[in-house]
Amino acid sequence: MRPQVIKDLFPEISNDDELIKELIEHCKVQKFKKDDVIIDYGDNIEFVPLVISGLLKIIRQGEDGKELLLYFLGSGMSCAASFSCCMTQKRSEIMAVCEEDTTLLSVPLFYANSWMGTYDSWRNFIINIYDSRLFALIDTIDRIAFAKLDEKLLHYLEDLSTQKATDKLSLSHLQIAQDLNVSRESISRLLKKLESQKVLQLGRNEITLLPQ
DNA sequence: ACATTAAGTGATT
DNA sequence: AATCACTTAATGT
Repeated sequence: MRPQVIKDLFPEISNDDELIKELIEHCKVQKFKKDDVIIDYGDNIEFVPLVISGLLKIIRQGEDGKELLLYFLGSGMSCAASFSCCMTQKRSEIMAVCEEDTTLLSVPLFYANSWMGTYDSWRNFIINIYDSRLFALIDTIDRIAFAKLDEKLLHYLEDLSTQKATDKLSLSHLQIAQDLNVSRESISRLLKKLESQKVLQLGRNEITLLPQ
């Protein structure tokens, strides 16, 4: 891992050469494939993942097996929930799944913790991560509580498209339905409607967002 | 060719 | 909007 890669992705700590040296020295680069489960429900977290490239999906799962999308984690981001787990020694309340092939920089719990005291830049970085994730969470709560399904669906697709940086999304209607916690049929019907409105184009396992 | 999975649809609640 | 039942279409083996 080259220092410059870290500097580019995490501007908050880019001036702290000392910290970056430590990051490279003590942290592991890990590569994952699409659909790999990085953190499972109930796991003990022993590292904090910094996303170098790719995309993670953070999901909350209910007892009945239903899942709910909390937010996406793109490159330059990190999972606030994993910090919580580290700090409080609790088991994971969430699940992290690779939405595409993903590279992580894994910060061992010990260092993530002790750097909070030794590096201002690290502490600020963590606080920023918390802030951004909390904001993302409030945003999704708003949508779950107040938005109509068609708005949720559109936002979901647009969000995913921005995060992945493509207009061509490879996913099934079932996937979307599970992320949004609704039935597959309603998604299919809504997508059909959006297609006729020329908002998008449907294919098998593929949705293409059309420029408006 | 057959099985499996994805998607479309109408009816019912 | 959910569930069900069923059809059609695409894909995998």
